[in-house]
Amino acid sequence: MLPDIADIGTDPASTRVVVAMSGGVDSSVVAGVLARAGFDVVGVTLQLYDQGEAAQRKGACCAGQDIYDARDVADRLGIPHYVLDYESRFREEVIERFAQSYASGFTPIPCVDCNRTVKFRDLLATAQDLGASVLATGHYVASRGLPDGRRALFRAAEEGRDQSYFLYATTEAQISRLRFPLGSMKKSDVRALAVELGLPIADKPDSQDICFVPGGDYAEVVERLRPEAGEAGDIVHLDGRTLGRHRGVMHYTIGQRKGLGISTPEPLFVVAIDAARREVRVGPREALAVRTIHLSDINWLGDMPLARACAEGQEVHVKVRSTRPPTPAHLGLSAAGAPVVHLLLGEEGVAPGQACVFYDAASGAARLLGGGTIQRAEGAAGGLLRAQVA
RNA sequence: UGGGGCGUAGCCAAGUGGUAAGGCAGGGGAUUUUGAUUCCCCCAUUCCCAGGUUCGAAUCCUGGCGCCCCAG
Repeated sequence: MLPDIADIGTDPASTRVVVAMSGGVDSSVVAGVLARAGFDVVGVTLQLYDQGEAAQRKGACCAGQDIYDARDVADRLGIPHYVLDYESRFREEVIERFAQSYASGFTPIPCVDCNRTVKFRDLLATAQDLGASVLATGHYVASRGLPDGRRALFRAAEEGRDQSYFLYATTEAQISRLRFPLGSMKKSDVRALAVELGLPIADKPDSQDICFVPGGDYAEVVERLRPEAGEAGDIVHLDGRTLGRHRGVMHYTIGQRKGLGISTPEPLFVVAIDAARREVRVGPREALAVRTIHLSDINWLGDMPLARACAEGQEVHVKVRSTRPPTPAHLGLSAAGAPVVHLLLGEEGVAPGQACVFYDAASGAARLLGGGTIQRAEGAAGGLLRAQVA
């Protein structure tokens, strides 16, 4: 399968495309194939955080060595390359929010915040300033035109690599000016292309973990910004017993089993986090079951208006985490008239702060219909937790 | 200091003469562009201590020590 670049422009030579280059294999290949096809490619790399800390680390992006890698690739391709200092806005929009979220007992997804602000708002605007018609990235997601002329995003061909979950907050206006050439490709083919293009980073490891947390110790970052998130508190069972102490709410998320340090006949899972009381509540696995999810900050990409989709109970398939297949659900309205998602089969480990992402199908190249930030989740009968407390 | 019970890993616990189950906790790895989950591996040369019986003892015997309960 080849990169999907057919709909970027009919006259490559006069079509300027900005490619967001992280220094990794994927975005490098995007730049490479576009340059080879004759487009007027401008490579841009964002410097997002202190490069000192992450300079030598494999698998990070957007700092230190990765910036040099991006520059090497651009040189190799013979395209202009700019490094933009986005450190301060990344700190405000992504890192600060990340810490604030944990301090509030939520579990943030920094990648979503980064995409919706730094990348697809700010960088996209910069791309326009540079005279580019579109911004291309190495994300594994498919972008295609709809019959009515709009564009929409679809899950990537290689399901295991699909990144649509992290892109749910991308607006229709942004989508119209974004291109994701790798959505139909397999990673192995991308790497082969990297070799074919003679790119120096062809065998660079995939990135993982949070990019601005080099050692994987995100708690250290949170505690530096929000010391209260690291204050110890009680671990309380749903039945009311206080079972132990925890090291700060930032160390926990809903559904977490490890790290509680409490020995009981059956494993315990974190079922709630009360940041105001510094309390981590735990219970049996059954207490993790969720049927209804309340969302905020919904980005809706469906065809009919969101209000109507909710009123009509539109059927969707949703992902509550990036690594699980979409599960059947339908939209609805809460008693207060706010949008909610009703899961047909239920899910476990649904943490406030995480994303609930909508699709129009369970598998295949399902279309992304948007999503929202999880604010609250209710159990099967809505009264499951209460019953176990009593 | 009469009677009864118990002492096995950090916690719980099986094992009553044949060479130390299991769960929880903990550690390591795999998976993962968030946090988790999940999966795999590791985790008592030794059964409160000291003697004894036996080819062989966590298991039987004797004596200590320590806990618990009931009676005083």
